[in-house]
Amino acid sequence: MELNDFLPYQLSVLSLKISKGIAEHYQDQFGINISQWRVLVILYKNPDITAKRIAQLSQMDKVRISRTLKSLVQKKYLNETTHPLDARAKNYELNERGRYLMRAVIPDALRYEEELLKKLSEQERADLQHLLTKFNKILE
Amino acid sequence: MELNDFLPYQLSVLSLKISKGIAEHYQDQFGINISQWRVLVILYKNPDITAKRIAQLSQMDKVRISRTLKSLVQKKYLNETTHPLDARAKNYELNERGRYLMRAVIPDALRYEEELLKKLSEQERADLQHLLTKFNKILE
DNA sequence: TATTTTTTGTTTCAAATGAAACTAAATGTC
DNA sequence: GACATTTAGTTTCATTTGAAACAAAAAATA
Repeated sequence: MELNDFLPYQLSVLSLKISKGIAEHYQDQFGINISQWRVLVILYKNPDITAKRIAQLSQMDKVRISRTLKSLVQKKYLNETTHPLDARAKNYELNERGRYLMRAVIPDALRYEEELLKKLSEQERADLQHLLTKFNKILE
Repeated sequence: MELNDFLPYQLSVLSLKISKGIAEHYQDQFGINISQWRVLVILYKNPDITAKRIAQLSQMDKVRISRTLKSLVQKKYLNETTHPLDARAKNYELNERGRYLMRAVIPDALRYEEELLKKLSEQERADLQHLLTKFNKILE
């Protein structure tokens, strides 16, 4: 058995390589880590949502989300308001500073992705998307 | 921008899902974690090698390898001998207990992989392998 | 040969992680 | 309404992680 051929291993190495590249880049350019980046994107698309909803959308651990939100509030990228119908929960949304950050980060992220994808043919890109969708189905 | 469509994100989620499944399984069935499993496979294919060589083959961090080897020696799966030509290094190899473990684990790993792959068509499997190879080339 | 530089591997330390316990509020049940 | 259960989010704690500093040996250079 070759470890190098073992699918889970290959995927792990690939994903780590790509994530590491992004992580360093975002840390350097914008001072945000992967967790913060993920939560920011979700808030960009979903204004005024709770930590619970972010957990559903991101599949991240709730402890991690709690801490990430706290850090983003401290960095003054988010407004935090108590949920009108549930006193346990808080609503979060990007403030002007947060939106400003995202207007800088998103094109950068898309460029990074494009940089990766442009090295694939049209056919390969289609295959990749098909496989990712299929795996998501397979793994529930 | 949809986070869900973002390639690095998709890959990360997929890889974590698959790795988590394996990790739990190996921990339960054999009491070994992912790091230990990777090092064991490498030693299975490459008897009598040093930590440095394992680092090259696995792409894992050297601190992690150092600790993993220590734990595997403690669990009595490996023989550790001082390198004949380099007093800084040690050679590692599976001992009988280690080989016995691997004879149990490897079929199990292959079954897990097969379980995943059999849900793909012949074409999809080929596409997957092609893409993984291609990505490896792209990312050096 | 002596001295500097590089290499191999380990240890230290601080940060990240997540399971489990917890608080507080909402919901369900009687 | 009173009590039990569930839910949202936080804190605690023990573990994992890897960067940086380190020790010891090998290799390079003088």
